[in-house]
Amino acid sequence: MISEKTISRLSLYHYLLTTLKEQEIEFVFSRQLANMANSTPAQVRRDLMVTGYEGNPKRGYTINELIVAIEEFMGLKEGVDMVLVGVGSLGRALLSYFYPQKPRYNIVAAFDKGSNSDRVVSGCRVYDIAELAPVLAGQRVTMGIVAVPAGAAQQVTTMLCEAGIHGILNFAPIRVKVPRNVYLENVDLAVTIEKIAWFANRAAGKKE
Amino acid sequence: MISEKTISRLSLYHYLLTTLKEQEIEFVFSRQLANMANSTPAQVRRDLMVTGYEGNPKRGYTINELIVAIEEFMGLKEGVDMVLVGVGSLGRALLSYFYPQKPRYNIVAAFDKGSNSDRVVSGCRVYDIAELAPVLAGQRVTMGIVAVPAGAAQQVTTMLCEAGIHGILNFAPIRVKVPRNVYLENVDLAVTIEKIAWFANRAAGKKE
DNA sequence: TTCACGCTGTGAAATCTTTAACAGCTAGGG
DNA sequence: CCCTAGCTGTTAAAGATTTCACAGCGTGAA
Ligand SMILES: NC(=O)c1ccc[n+]([C@@H]2O[C@H](COP(=O)([O-])OP(=O)(O)OC[C@H]3O[C@@H](n4cnc5c(N)ncnc54)[C@H](O)[C@@H]3O)[C@@H](O)[C@H]2O)c1
Ligand SMILES: NC(=O)c1ccc[n+]([C@@H]2O[C@H](COP(=O)([O-])OP(=O)(O)OC[C@H]3O[C@@H](n4cnc5c(N)ncnc54)[C@H](O)[C@@H]3O)[C@@H](O)[C@H]2O)c1
Repeated sequence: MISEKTISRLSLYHYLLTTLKEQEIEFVFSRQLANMANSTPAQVRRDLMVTGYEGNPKRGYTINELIVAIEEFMGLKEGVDMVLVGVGSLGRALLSYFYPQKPRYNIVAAFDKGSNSDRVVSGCRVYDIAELAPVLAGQRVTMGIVAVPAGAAQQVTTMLCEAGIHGILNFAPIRVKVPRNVYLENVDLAVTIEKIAWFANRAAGKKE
Repeated sequence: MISEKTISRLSLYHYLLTTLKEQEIEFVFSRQLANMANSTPAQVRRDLMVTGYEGNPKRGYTINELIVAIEEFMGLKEGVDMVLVGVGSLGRALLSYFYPQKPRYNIVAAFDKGSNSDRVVSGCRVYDIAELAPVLAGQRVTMGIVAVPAGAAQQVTTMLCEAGIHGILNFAPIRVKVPRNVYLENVDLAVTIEKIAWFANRAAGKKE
């Protein structure tokens, strides 16, 4: 079985490899990738095993080939189509982030309610939330981003699931319920901050 | 040893307990907390062990007392003071998120460069990045949020560390280096999205 | 007062993840 | 052509986290 952590790290390696490629570097060793990823060489090699790609003991990994291997393994060739629900301050930041610089990640439609809808924000059409099902019916979108207030999050999540979405990225600070055939990831800023605050207090004790 | 995951979950329980308290509920069982947290009763009980607080076999946990126990354990009583570097679209969303609704989390100062500085955004003064050290010298801030482009992230992270910060929340898509006495957490949206996309494809196969 | 139920706290087992160790290989130098 | 250094792939060990399972307790009912 392949773990969430391995998948996350593969995604990171993929990104790191593309930056190396931009610098016209051809080969890389596991120790170098580990260094860039704040990880260890053994971890990198173990992660890369799942892709089936094999490096060369003398040169390391051929960057071009490894990029392709990771893309094939993770299905990154086609890019990711997404919808966004909630075009408030966070939603707008996300829209401006993805458009137009990140062509691999495509927000194909956004939804809000009332007078916040029926507009175009950062190149993306904003529909009324009531149109979610009809608009999605025409698309082959796998992922939805939830950026509405906590009180509305469960409702829009359920709507997304019923519309055939299979992955949810939830920014609202509650733990929404999804059917078992939907993958859910919460990005909870309050939790993240309290965690950092806790470890920061501890880290402050260590030397250097 | 107490793990990162336990700390994250305690933070979540704390939040969930405050919402129960608002509903004037007095007691809660581990199974109910688990349900709200998308977790298991055994996990909840094990997590709560570290606080030293003990529930009652018949009533469960007394919400008021458990909230206090978690706050004492995690040092949440005083709130968290932070600084933000990078007041672009993400930085502005963060400022509007924390001010004024989240009094526990306080962005005491923000920094940007050139003409983006010397303003007030969402109630927060934005200084020029060059003033980071002098402004921080007067404060007792433990955490810094990095929301600048990837190319500037290492530089501002190093500045924060040298100014005495012990926790970094990095939104830029690179893995910055920090001294060992600084706790680092990366929130990497591209990685998160690719992970969800991968598991969404798999989840789509499962039934129900 | 006693009993039964269903919860908590926790040691032990199971599972998952990382790290260590090393055989085997490959390019380059002699 | 053979040897060496230093890498990779992979198995095994170690370490971390979650789950199981159950003794023990507190309450409400009889
Ligand atoms: N702003 C941030 O930096 C930030 C950071 C972390 C988490 N969050 C979380 O993200 C969510 C959104 O935050 P925000 O700051 O953008 O809030 P916001 O109030 O600026 O925006 C919320 C948007 O959701 C829309 N909305 C409300 N109910 C809806 C519904 N039923 N259907 C469709 N749209 C609906 C509103 O019209 C509004 O445009 C919140 O849950 C917040 O806690 C925000
Ligand atoms: N916008 C989003 O939703 C989003 C989401 C995830 C991650 N990110 C990441 O967060 C970071 C910021 O994103 P953004 O969309 O806000 O970018 P942005 O371009 O809107 O803002 C970046 C800000 O940083 C400032 N800056 C640049 N160099 C600086 C320096 N040396 N010192 C101080 N300030 C400096 C710029 O003046 C600008 O105001 C990026 O790394 C991006 O990849 C953004």
